[in-house]
Amino acid sequence: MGDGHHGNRHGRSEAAREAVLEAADDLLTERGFAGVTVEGIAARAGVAKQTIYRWWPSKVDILLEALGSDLAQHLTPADRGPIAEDLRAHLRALARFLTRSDPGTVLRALVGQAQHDPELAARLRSEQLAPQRERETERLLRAVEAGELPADLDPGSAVDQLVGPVYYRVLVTGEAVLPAFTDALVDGFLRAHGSVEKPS
Amino acid sequence: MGDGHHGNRHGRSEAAREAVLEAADDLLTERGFAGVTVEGIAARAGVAKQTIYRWWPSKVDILLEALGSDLAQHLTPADRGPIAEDLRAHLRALARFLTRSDPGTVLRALVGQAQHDPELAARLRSEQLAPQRERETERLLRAVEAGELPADLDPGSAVDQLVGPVYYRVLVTGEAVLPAFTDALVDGFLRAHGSVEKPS
Amino acid sequence: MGDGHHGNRHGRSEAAREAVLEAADDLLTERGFAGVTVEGIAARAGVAKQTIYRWWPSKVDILLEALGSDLAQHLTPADRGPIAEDLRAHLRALARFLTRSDPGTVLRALVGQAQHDPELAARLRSEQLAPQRERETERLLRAVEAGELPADLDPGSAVDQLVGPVYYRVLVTGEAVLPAFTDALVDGFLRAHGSVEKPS
Amino acid sequence: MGDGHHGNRHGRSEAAREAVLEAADDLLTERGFAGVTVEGIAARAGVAKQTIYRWWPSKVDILLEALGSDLAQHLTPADRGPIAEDLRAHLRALARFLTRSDPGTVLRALVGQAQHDPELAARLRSEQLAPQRERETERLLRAVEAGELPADLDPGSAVDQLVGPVYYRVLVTGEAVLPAFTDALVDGFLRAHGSVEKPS
DNA sequence: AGTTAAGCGAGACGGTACGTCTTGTCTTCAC
DNA sequence: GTGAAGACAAGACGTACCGTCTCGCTTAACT
Repeated sequence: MGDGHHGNRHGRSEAAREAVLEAADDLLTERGFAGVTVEGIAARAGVAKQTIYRWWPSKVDILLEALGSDLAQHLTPADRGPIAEDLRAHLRALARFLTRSDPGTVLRALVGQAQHDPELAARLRSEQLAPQRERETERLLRAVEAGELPADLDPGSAVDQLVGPVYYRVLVTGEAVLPAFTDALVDGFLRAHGSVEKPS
Repeated sequence: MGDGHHGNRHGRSEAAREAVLEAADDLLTERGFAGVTVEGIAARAGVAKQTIYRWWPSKVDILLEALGSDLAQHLTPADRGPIAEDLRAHLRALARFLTRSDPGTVLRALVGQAQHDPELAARLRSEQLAPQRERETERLLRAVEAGELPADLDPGSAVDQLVGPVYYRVLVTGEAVLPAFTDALVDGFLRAHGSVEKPS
Repeated sequence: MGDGHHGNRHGRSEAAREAVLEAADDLLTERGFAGVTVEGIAARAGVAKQTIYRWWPSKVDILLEALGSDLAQHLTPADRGPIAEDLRAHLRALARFLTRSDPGTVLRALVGQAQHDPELAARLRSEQLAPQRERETERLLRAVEAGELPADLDPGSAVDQLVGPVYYRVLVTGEAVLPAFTDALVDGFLRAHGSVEKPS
Repeated sequence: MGDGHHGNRHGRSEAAREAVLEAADDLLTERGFAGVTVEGIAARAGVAKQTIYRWWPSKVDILLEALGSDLAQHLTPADRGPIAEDLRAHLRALARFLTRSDPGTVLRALVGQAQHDPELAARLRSEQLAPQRERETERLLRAVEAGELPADLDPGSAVDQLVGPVYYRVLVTGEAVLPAFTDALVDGFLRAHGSVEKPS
């Protein structure tokens, strides 16, 4: 905070808000989810606990807000070339995002916590995962319109077949998700759905 | 406990062990992961906290032990008919296990917690998930031997393509996992790998 | 607590402080020293354990504070008549205080615990016993000034000779301390120091 | 224990008994009363807890037994010279015993604990303090018979007047108990009771 | 000589209290 | 009227001892 004001009648402090979000993010990457406590965030952000409780119902809401629009920024599928290439690029980006980026760490932690917390699960899905899924089905629908994929394709199932194995490896098996793996996923998907494109 | 002994040279009390595992399981399904406390387990199991700490390093270890061999019991893929039918049955069983069974609830909670706890992740994978994966790759390899699947199949990737979307729906999107979905997964998989069997 | 505030910038809650002291006192008289536990005090006072640990290093500090100024209130020697009468009254009051009053019970418990705890012993002496001794020597010095006692009297030893046997009976032998006994103590003391007053 | 037997039908092991008493004594002098735990005694004595509980109801019983006949050995008043000299020697010995000897430490701890434990108080008095008092009154009675003290002397009160101030200093004020103090006690006592001996 | 039974070391057991930690609420004061 | 400070009630944490118990070994006394 530093030179920031200490309370005023202008409404909430943007400086405090950002300090909290950053502190939460830092604590998560440095000490893991258990190290993210409201007390710790307040201390690191130089903010009173009450300020946190005033604006966020719980610490997961802070992380949700910290996640922000990172998914849209990092994971909007390209629409630049043939569907095969765009999908390969998207799955590679997804794998990289989930395993190596800071917001990916936040997302993994939230998905993990969502297994214990149905309310968080609902918010996470409606605010972050559903829009992301929308971006992905949209790209597939455009490929259908372009005649690259069959007209009777179920885009929901299709997305699951593509991203599901990536999430599975990240969340469950912990195995590395290499380009060879994601590329093979795309190839298998296209082969199964009789793509006119030849897989590499 | 009742007639059970209260400590002796034989080592640990089997009655206490079972009471703890059952109490942990009950608390998880009744109150969720946050409701599983060592204090609560001890109280419900009629066991001293020290007895719990003597044998389990943490509460997740209790859940891990409570999971026991449930995966092997519920999720060993059948080898009774053509690979298509066995896979369809297996994915249906997996979906049912994850979404509706008590041990499935435990597994989901542990996978969730594993996102915050690398040590638990490692144990969960080596003790439960790797053997399960082994059972699944084995079934695929037998299909390869039987000529039902191509000889150059990568069984690891194949398993990911099959079960990955199921876990994804359960853990991430929360969408229902109906037989139609899992059957379609199997069909797509077989189509992609040029199975000689005709999908239904 | 009831309508009391729950923490604020003024510092500690006076209501909590008093509830703790009273609970400790009650527990001591009802269940004895072993029945005085931080847990029990907290429960009875309707106070969080942390609040107790914030302000008192240990349970004996609570009792020490509960003792407060009871000694000064109950055991300040009168200066109303001849030294013989004042001393007789004082020793009778001391015996009554030690054996039959609530703060006397607290003092006995603390003196007992002080045998196991040098730090408590030091605090008990400096905060309670030394001032009490001061009050007693002062009365003797006034008697010296009044010519009732010899000028070369060692007031420290004199106090020990008077109150020592009373404490001894209370703490060690457990024998009753009747007025006849304390009166005889005063008589012996005055006779030994050649008082001009005639003992009764 | 070493070469000691491990149970037989001769009855209890003397080696175990002595090891327990010594361990208790050591722990008391080394770590204070709070450091005397049944667990700790068992560990240091190389003895099973059950062996302790078989023979002693509680840890204070161990200390009581450890005290043994130390009082009789150290604190039997001499009967060698004039009462004045014997009393002076006795009070000096008492002061030394209480403040500087190991059994004195045990006695102080027990008297302290007796303030919290009426049952211990009763046993301590009947087994140790009453006999000791008996030894002291006896010496006074012999002085009465020898004409050194008046025939109407109340020996109980007299003992209290002599030893009370010593215990008081040791247990309550913690002040040093020097020979000058105890000698003055004897002198005052003899002067008050019209001794034919001239005080020094 | 084999059996019996008591005392033993060992240590797990159900408990209680410890002192610490974090949560989410509340109150006050500075700005 | 926000925000920093921080006390509060609540309650779980993991530890230390308590006193009880069961066990298998050792050993003398009694078949």
